[in-house]
Amino acid sequence: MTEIRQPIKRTSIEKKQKIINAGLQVFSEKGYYNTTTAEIAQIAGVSTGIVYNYFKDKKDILLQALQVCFENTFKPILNALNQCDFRCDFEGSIRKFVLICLQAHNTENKFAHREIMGMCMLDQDAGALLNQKENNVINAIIKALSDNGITAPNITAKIKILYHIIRDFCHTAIFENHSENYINTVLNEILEIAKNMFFS
Amino acid sequence: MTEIRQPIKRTSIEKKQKIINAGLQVFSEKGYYNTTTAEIAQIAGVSTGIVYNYFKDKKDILLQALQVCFENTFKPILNALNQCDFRCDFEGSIRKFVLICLQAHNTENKFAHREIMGMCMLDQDAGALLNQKENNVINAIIKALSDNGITAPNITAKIKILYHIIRDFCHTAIFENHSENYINTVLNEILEIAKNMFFS
Amino acid sequence: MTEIRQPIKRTSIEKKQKIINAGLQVFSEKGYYNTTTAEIAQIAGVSTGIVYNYFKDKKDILLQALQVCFENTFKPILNALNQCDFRCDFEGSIRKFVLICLQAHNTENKFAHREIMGMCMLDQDAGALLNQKENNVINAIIKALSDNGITAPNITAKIKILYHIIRDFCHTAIFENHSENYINTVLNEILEIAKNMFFS
Amino acid sequence: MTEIRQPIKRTSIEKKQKIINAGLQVFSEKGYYNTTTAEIAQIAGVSTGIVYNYFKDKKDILLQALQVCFENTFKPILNALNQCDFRCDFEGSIRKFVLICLQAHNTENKFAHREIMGMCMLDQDAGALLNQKENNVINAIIKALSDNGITAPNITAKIKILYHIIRDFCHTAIFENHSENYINTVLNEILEIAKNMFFS
DNA sequence: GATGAATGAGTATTCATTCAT
DNA sequence: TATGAATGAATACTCATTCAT
Repeated sequence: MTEIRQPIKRTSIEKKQKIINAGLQVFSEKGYYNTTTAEIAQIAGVSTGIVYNYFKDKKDILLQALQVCFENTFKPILNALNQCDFRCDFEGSIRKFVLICLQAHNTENKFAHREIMGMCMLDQDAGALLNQKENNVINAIIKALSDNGITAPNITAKIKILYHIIRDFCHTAIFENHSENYINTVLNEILEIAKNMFFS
Repeated sequence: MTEIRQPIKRTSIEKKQKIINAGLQVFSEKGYYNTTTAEIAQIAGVSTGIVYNYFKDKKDILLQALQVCFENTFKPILNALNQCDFRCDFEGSIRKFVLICLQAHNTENKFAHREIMGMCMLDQDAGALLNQKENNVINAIIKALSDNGITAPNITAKIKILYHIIRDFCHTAIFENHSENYINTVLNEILEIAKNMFFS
Repeated sequence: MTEIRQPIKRTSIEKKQKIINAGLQVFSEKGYYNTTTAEIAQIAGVSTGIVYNYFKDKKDILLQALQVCFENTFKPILNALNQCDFRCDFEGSIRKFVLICLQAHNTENKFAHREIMGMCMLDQDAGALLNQKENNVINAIIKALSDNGITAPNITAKIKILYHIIRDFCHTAIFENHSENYINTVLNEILEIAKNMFFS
Repeated sequence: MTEIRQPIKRTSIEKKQKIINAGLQVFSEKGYYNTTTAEIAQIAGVSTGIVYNYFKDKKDILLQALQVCFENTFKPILNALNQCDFRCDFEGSIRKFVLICLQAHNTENKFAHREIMGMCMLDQDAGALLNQKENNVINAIIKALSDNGITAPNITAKIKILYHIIRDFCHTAIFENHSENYINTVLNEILEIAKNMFFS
């Protein structure tokens, strides 16, 4: 019953980081269930034993990898909201925001989306993690609009729908291979929906 | 390497059906990865060996179970499309359609949604199965609208977005617990989007 | 969570027996803690997996092996008590009884005494098993004497002491290497103690 | 392969002592096989590495802990022998001796008897250690009697039997929970045996 | 077709011991 | 001396799949 250590030394922190990265990589390539802890350790360049100094068990690696992964994805999205001037240029701001979302998803290619989303559906803890992050974004969007004086009846419902549309758009754009032309078409449809939500 | 038989005798067909149903049940209760084939056989009331007469391997049970599951979910949805008179009462038809979708998802409670969706993300074959069924529905919607003389630019993009909105609506309504009031609010927002798509 | 089966078919019963015998053998040769389940299976000539059809876990093999072992040791001892005529020839009967105990311990050489006794000290379940068997013998001795009209004050205390003396005698005779001469000397001392207990 | 040091500095000696005490404590609480060296080090308040400066391996801790433990148990017993005047008051002396044995066993509660005895049966080295100490006591008893002019034929055999009786008495008194009344009964039976050995 | 006993490769996790600092 | 992070061999137990009956 070894207790889990929080690494303090620089080298230890790096080691833990390497394990997380290795996890991200292999889980995304082969899937969580097809990956052994020995494999992760090997790719991280550490011994199998040390993994259990920093992680409670295999799933703990997944959760911490997801944490990092979500951080990378959602941070630029949240940042983008602060720089959008929805009041002056609503359509342009939304367009810019969607494109940043798209980019954030593309950057995060280390961990295949399907695997992430799949594990978040299958595993309660992983799902809860994602849920919390998504709620943060939804709330941030509502606040950003409100700060810009933009409002509408049933705004929460509206934003949730909008968020899901954008998320599906990003996932589709990554999963399937679409022409830039088609991507733009979809983007324009989304903008139309957004405009109608607040200015119809 | 026993060859997989297609059962012909009535009792054999029933036996295969029982295995599929047992699979649906246990996968949904405990998840694919936490279920053993022996367990499925036991619940189906057959021997473990016989499973491999009808199914190539464990995943084959999953795929055939998904097949059945999708059949149950999508058939009423496809049927609904034929009975909608989008021309006379567009809004009413969409509303009716969404409600039928909602009902179809609720009926299919045998197999937990999260588990289905999760496996469809993690496993390519399962994913392909779902994709094909969803495309059928999307195409059917387009055709139904077109048969009713309703059209718009970029109709495929529009319908895909609409389909995703409705799907997310159904899943959210099942996963989370919302008041009937809120459900109605969201439903109205969806109808608004749909109307704007074709009549703005 | 496979359930433990009680083998019914002749071949299965033999298989379970072979595993127990293999356990007896290897535990006694190498000790419980230095033995792997794979080793037991190999010596039993079965696969590692089948072990867990018949035994809950590794310790379950030990306990069932001990059960068999105790059966072999204590049955002849209990039988002997029925054939002793303590009334007519007390000394001769006790002598005969002790020699049968000695023989029973020697026969049971399959499972080293030290290992048995050690595990019975370290493990509560194993200890309880031994305790129960030993109490059976102690009670049987008391009954045999009583049936022969032989009694004394504090008979339970007396018999427990006597039993321990005989047990230690058997163990010493097996553990250490003594001359037959010395063995006889000790035996005579024991007889003297026994006689004094009831006829002084 | 660090060489084992004999600590010279006071602090080092104390450190080694702390490890031994920690070993005694945890082995007795959880058993040798359920204890990790890291645990011992932690309880001793030292680093895991330092343990291997003073001890060859885990078993070496056990052996030195046993050494200490036996010292504590047998020293008062050996001392008692010097103060017994078997010549003047044989029965009283024996009684006193047995009571001191009982007390010595009770004092040594740091290290559970079952664990000690079990390990001495399972492990040859531990067993040899115990054996040597017990032989010392047996020889000391013989000498004490002889110094008091008390002798008998086959005295070695007699004393060994007596020693085992007393040992079993002490262990039983600790393992099982008996009334003081019963304890006294057994003690009297033992005294009777002892008297008969030398004065019948 | 049907059974369920048997197989054995596969894996997460532990822990005595070492070693860089 | 002292630390405690790192090592990696070792192992109980599982389970998809096969096969003798």
